[in-house]
Amino acid sequence: MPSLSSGLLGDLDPTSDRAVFRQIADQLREAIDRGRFKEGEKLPSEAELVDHYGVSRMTVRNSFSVLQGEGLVHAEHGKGVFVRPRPPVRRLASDRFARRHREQGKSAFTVEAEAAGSHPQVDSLEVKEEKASQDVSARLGSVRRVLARRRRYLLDGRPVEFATSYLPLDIARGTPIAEPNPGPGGIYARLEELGHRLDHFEEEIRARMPSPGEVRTLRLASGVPVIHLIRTAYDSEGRAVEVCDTVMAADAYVLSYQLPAT
Amino acid sequence: MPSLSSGLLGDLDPTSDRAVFRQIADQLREAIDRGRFKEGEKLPSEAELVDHYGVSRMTVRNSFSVLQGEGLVHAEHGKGVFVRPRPPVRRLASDRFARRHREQGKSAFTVEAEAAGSHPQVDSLEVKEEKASQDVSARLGSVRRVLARRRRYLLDGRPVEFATSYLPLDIARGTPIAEPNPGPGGIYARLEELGHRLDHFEEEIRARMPSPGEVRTLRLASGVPVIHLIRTAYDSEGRAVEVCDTVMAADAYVLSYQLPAT
DNA sequence: CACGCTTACTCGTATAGACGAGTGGGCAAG
DNA sequence: CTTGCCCACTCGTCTATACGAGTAAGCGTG
Repeated sequence: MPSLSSGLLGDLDPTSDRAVFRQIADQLREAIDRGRFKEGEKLPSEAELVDHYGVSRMTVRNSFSVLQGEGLVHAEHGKGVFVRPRPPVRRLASDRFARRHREQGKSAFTVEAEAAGSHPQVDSLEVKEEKASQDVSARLGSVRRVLARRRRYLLDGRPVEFATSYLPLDIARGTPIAEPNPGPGGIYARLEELGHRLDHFEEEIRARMPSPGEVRTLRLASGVPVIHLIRTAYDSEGRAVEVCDTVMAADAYVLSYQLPAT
Repeated sequence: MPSLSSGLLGDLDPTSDRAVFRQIADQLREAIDRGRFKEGEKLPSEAELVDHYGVSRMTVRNSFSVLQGEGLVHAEHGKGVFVRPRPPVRRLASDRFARRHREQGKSAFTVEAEAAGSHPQVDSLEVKEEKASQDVSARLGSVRRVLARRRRYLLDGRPVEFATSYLPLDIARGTPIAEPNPGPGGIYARLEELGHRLDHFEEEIRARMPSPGEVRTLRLASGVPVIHLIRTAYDSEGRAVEVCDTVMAADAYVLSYQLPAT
């Protein structure tokens, strides 16, 4: 095994007032940034770093936890600590709901993912009527109950997005929208067939750390935030006809918007 | 001092295979969610929790570090651990660069913040020519050097955003754009005066954990991600005339976009 | 009254040790 | 050769202890 003294990592500065575990984290971070440890590569084990720096194990673990919080590394029980690989990113363009993209039988997610050479998958579909949350009710214009469509999207087996659509019952009940599979073009195509010509969307974007439940459903590594997107669809009469609440693994997405300068 | 046995926190389940520090974190998280501990309020001290649960201090600290990673609490040396208050949020609407908002003498940031009753502030302004990064060069169409305008925005004394604008030298050099204060309406007004009629913007949005440098300049609490926004401005001839790279404290922003359904 | 010191309480850093549990390779038995 | 066990190595959890350093309030001194 190659010794750590081979130069990858330096020494501690005992005169520095920077905490030892921070100095170690700094050195590891720099080594990662410089590409000395590449994506997916294993870092030195805790024991090796204990030997190299002459500190206690908890100190080394403390360093790792700093880097984990930054989303730089992740630990695997029984294997080691690894540089977190940057997954393929899904680009969401602002024209992704344009009518011209609504022709095919497959969902936008599926089409786009296959074009990018990934294996898409949709699961945990749940469609049911329920009480509207205060926020959803406000966005939809004071409706009491709604149809909720929940689904999770996976890319190459990895969950990347969890979304729930809420629709007023007077629009959705008894229509294909209330079916698990709403048919080609998705619920937006069905809405237009039902006479609700879509006029525009409004999207609100936040970023935050995930709740424990979100960590579970999206199988998030520590140090990965989520993008929380809330889209409201309005028809040509100005009525809100759908609210879609989406939580995305932030490391899997880039959102892209085109804005007029007028 | 009120005893912790007053019911705020429960007991541990020794039969559970959930780690003790996770159980403690769960109980604290639930108490926070239920509002038993309010925003800004102090949680029980480490010593109190040690007594209450009968565990060692490191175990309690481990619980706190979980909650810190979730952005729920923050520790203050010598004082205690507090529920992290949700700061006032700045809303960025997609029409914020419309020409009609470009009339006044003050910057959009200043106008908007004062309207919201906050005290805005802009500092660390740096304007200089420099070598374009590979990414900026690609976005601007293979320029070698650029004018960089760096500034930091504060709201009520708290840094919330750090932005750098990059402009091709052939456009910006020797113009008011190269001055620390470009004048009323900002650099977009100057660009239009110089004959570059703005046509549209493209914005790319990512979310991630901050680098150590970003933690410093934005004075970020741990567990707060950043929103990374890269805007490219195009003139009516289709030329990219500015790239603006912005890093925002995610807990201080909601981005809002209006999309046509066409 | 005002100032400065002491003191108690807070979290921060670090050590040393123990046991548990997941992983994977090697080796021995069948 | 295959199967299954063992073992070495990995990280996960927890304890107990020690000292440092920031904070705030009280108390005594001038």
